[in-house]
Amino acid sequence: MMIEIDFSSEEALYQQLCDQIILGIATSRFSEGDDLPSVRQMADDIGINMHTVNKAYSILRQEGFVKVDRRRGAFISVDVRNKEKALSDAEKELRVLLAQAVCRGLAKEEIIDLVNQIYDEYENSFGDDIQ
Amino acid sequence: MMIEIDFSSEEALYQQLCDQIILGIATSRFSEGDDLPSVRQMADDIGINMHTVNKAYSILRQEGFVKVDRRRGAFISVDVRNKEKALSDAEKELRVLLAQAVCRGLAKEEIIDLVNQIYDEYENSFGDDIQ
DNA sequence: CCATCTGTTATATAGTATGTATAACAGATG
DNA sequence: CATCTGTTATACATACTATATAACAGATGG
Repeated sequence: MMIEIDFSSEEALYQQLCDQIILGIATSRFSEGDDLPSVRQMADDIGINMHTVNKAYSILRQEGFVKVDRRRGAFISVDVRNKEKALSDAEKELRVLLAQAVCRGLAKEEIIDLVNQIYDEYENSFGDDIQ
Repeated sequence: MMIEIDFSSEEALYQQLCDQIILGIATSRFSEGDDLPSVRQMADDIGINMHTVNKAYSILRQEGFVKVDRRRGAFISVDVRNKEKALSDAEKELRVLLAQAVCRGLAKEEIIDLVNQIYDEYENSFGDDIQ
């Protein structure tokens, strides 16, 4: 499964878990339809509490990255509808991120290069299984 | 001063204040050398506690956006050294942001356009007073 | 000299968020 | 019916957030 949790990080455990799974989807370590471990199994695997995993799964379900079937458990199912919200969410986050970048003297080209590099990295592995 | 605080937001007040000031610097509503209101004045202006403002100013000082002179108080002074850290910080944040974008079906061009648009918006007003 | 302004620190308190723990429930499976 | 799912309830400890009152050191201007 290869979920990496940093217990010395200031970021909440459930947030780290959400991010790791989303990163896993983008890089196709998880593919559409893949089952996630049960909340109890995942909790055992990474050494945290079941409820912390449950919170992460609930958020991922709410944000459209997984679905839950009572017989199988949680599985990857990405909701690609509502692109407008996705874009406006991205814009709000980008505004703060880019403001810091501008202030710290990063050139637009440096950011564009970074975006291109990361996006290519993701797109080369992602999306073959999404309709 | 025009600091906009959303009291119904889930984001911490001190974090919103930091973001607003950084956004203000990027858009040149604040310029290099400008005095910020004293912690007590700012607290009164936006209706929050002095310590919450003090925490925001301390973080901004630690992250290299303001300096503090005991006789003047806090003023804008952007530290443009350590670009490597700035770039690696931006990369880490971008990786999560772009992973979400990829999963939600946003094309690379849509993100690139957004970055270009925001960056131009910032650069057109920022930086005339930084060495 | 002194009132007044700066940031800063020390405490205290209330409310919320985070993470853990134990337990139980409903639904599906074999 | 035992066993697996997600889910919910409850309780608890800890940390974070925000507020409040107070005080201190340093600088300023009358």
